Amino acid sequence: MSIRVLIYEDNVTLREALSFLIEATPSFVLAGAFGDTMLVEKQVGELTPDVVLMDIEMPGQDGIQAVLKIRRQFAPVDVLMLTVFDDDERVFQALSAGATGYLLKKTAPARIMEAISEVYNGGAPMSPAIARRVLLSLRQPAISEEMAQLTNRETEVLSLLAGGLSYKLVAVEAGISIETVRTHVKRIYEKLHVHSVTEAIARYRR
Amino acid sequence: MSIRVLIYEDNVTLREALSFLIEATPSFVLAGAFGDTMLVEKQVGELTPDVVLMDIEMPGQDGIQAVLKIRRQFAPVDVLMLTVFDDDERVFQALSAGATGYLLKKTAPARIMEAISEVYNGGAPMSPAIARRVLLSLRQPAISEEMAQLTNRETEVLSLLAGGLSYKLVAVEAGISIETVRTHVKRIYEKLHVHSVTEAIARYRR
DNA sequence: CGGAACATCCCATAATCATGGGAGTTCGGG
DNA sequence: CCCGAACTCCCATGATTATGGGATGTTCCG
Repeated sequence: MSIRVLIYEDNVTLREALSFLIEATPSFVLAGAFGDTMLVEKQVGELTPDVVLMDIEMPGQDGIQAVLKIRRQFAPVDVLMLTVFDDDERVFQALSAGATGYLLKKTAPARIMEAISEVYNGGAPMSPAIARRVLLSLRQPAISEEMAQLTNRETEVLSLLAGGLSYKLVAVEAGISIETVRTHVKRIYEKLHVHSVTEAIARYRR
Repeated sequence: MSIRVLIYEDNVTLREALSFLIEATPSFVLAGAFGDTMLVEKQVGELTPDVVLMDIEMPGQDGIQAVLKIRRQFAPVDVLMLTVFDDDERVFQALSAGATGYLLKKTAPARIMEAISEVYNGGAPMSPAIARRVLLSLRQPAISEEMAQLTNRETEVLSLLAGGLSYKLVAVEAGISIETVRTHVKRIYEKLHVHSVTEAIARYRR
């Protein structure tokens, strides 16, 4: 079964080159190729691509907005970004928006075709630098100084409060009296230098 | 300048094979090789590796804990995980803990050496499936149905409350009366079906 | 025009939370 | 064995929130 590819690229030369490549490769089918993303929702809906090649830098509405739209309406469709710049802030934004990988435009044609297959088969091609960047954003921030001061029980109480529970429910959940909850909360306030649950939670989540 | 590599791998055969490979490669230096992570902090501190190869499955304390310790104390040291299973939940945990990539044990020796270089040079080698998984976790969750019901003002008020502000301060910040804040909060409660600020915030952050 | 949605403000009562003080238990060092 | 840290429980007073009313003005749209 061949992979249906849809192209968004404003540069005519590149668009035609990519189209030609897709058409020349047996396992691919060109679903379409456009120079802007104005009608992206309609086009994706009608042309039913498996993979969309999307230039990040596009006239008018940019590629990132288009990715958001596609992912909102056609979740199973994968989007592969095309860009001239490596390690660009926009690339990261695109990935956050739901792109499944990205390619530099200078990438060798053979590698581009390979990346399309990779995406279709559940992969996520991207450069080493971007991969590292993505991992960085994944890191669980270390427990802050402030939070480290809290005892186990205090942390548990704060966590339950952050979950939206009232003192009463925290007491039930932790298996202690509501008075004890009060006491823990008092200590938490002292240690974090705050004066309300919401303030304490705001600290906790940071 | 050669790359100092430290190995943690409980399987003796594999450990020795890896050690041999490292020593046989000109651009690498073997800083050490151990069968458990009991003294990982001391060892990393003294042996000053550039890259640590860490088996995920380890006797006693597992590799993920070790990664956390290393990243806490020796941030610049990169950790490359070794595992027999692909697309494992633990791999993902390891990456969250701060690992910089991972390799399957069945990976060809040449590729392992390559990955170490890649890590050292700012990359993050990982399998296509894991890369996809990481991207998934990166996605900004679409605004939920519930939150979409809130008007701009209501959302603003909720956001300020989530920041830890009291009604009084929210009023100041939003430039409205405290009575108006009350009214907005009432509407928010009705729409989200909650009965307290903390509950509303818990919904908001999800 | 006449709702409908949004934003603004006020009031009163009940429920919770904030703060300060007091006190008993357990447990692991010094 | 005593101390401190952590956890537990109780009470009282004042501050803040929760909930249910009612009210005015704007904007947008059929």
